[in-house]
Amino acid sequence: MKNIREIIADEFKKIGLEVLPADLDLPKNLANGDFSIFIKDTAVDPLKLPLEKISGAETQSNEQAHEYIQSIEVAGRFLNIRLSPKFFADVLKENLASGAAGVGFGRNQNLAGQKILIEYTDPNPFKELHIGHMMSNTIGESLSRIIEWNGADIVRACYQGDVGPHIAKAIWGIQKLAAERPAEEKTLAEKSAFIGNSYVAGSAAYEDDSESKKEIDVINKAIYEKTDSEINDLYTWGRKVSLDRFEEIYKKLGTKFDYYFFESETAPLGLFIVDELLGKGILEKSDGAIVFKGENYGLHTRVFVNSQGLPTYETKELGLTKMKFDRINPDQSIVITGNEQTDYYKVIVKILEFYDHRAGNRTRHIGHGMLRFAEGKMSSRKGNVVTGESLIADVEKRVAEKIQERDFSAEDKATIAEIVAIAAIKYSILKQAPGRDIIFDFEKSLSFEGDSGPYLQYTHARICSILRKAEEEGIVASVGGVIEDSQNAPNSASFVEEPGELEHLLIRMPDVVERAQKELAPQLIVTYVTQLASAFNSYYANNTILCDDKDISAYRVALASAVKNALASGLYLLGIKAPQRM
RNA sequence: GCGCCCGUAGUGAAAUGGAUAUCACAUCGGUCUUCGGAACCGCUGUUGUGGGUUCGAAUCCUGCCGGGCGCACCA
Repeated sequence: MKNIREIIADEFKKIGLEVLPADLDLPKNLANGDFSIFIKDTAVDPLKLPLEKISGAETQSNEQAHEYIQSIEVAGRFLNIRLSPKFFADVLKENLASGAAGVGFGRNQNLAGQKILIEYTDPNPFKELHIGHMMSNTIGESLSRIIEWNGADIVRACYQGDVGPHIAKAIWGIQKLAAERPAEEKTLAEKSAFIGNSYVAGSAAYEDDSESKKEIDVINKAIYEKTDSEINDLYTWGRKVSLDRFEEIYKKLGTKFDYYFFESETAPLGLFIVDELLGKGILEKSDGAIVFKGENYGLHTRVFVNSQGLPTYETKELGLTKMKFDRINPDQSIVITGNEQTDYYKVIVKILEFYDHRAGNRTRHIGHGMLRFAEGKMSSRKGNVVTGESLIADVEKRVAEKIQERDFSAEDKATIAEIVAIAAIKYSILKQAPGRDIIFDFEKSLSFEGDSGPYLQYTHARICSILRKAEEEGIVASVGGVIEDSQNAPNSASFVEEPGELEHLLIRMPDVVERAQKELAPQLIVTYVTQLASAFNSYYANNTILCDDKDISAYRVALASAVKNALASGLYLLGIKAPQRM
């Protein structure tokens, strides 16, 4: 089916009004039609436009009536366009034919042929994955899926700090707390929690006790030089435990990375680049360090190699970028991190423009907000962080309480608790623009009611239940509820029921998917899907879907099925699973 | 001090420069013999503040007030 925006724009062109497909607005209020145009050109009098030539509304015969444009109203300088029953029927048919299990409604091919690399989550081995990483993961995964649905090939990457002072602190802690170390047969969760605690202990000791600080500095050097076999063994063990544990969590969250990058690989490459940039005079020596004087460009000065000759994160970033472009060569490279790194990335992009113009132009940073608690700021060094897994576990517990009376097996209950908990968490992250902070209140932020992930899942499960019953009763979904009215209006059609709010909302999904990609805005999907679910629940309360009239029932089943597909598609784009039962 | 970001009902949020600023929670009231009540219906209540640009501003510019983040050897 041709894009409806282009169809409408073409029709307006025929009557001499230049309209770009993108000029068509989706009115906030459905009462103002399916699309609207504001006539900016004051030389054009909307009342004098021969609109009837498009809609055929005022001609004697309906020969000229457009198959998809029902009517065009003039309201001030707005033109409000209503689409025809045939259009709604065709979109419903398209929806019902969309991908496997109904997931795929709203996809387009706008970015076909493009390869887009997206780096997110980025936790560090030897530290626990905390809520900040979950935010990055949730936003990154959702954006990945949204971009994929606009036709691009997505390459998911995760960058992890497997070298640096934090590891020396953790290893120092592991040695001191050796008595508490879980046996090898214990779970990864227990072992990684132990390593996390060791890091907290080491980090505290580093700040509070000068003797411990010296010991940790020695360990740090030993890690770099690989001179101590005991430390080497602890490093290998701890790195593997952390990475394996992260993998378990990614699986739970629904992310599968294509590439993993490590600081241990990027540092040497970065140093090589620093040398080159130093030779070109882009970087310079200052107080024994190698720096970039960002002030010349309205940016900050950043250190690339410290006065001890060790590479900083900046240098590693240059190495990382080179690896990304050498190995993957993306058309666009997106990095998602916390907002606090926004200025830092401006410096990196500026340097990339000097080093590799292509990489500089194609690299884009997206900052996400912080999760703040009413109680105060969290810090992984102090150990007052909420880890990703403890948050998931707490929410799962609450879901489990809610479903304990249900007639599900223990195994099903556990699965449901997990997917509902993750839905609640992800929804609360994605419902707002990515850059904004979330003031997190455990009781309030993770609602299961209204405006929430579980509300969407519930609506989906409820429709699935209706569809199961429809199947038992032998009711087959049919948009054939649309009767071609060949006698009175050859190009028209009439519904068994007039298209209502649900139909009007359903046809917007492709637009929402497109805009969410252009603006990198998952919250647009959230708002849309919530509105759709709400409209369905309202419809459900007022209409019996499995009713006595065969034609009406068949149509309502088709409509419910289409809503289910749209919900499942929207939830997929948010990285949330859509259960059949819950 | 300099730079960047933010300020929308009691609370948390949404809104491509467009129409009567939307949604949820909370409050108060109602629905409940049919398909799943994690539901539905109704009530109350909002663009920090002063200017400016525009036919039109929550949105763009600007002064002030309030908050967050960043500003050389952490990542």
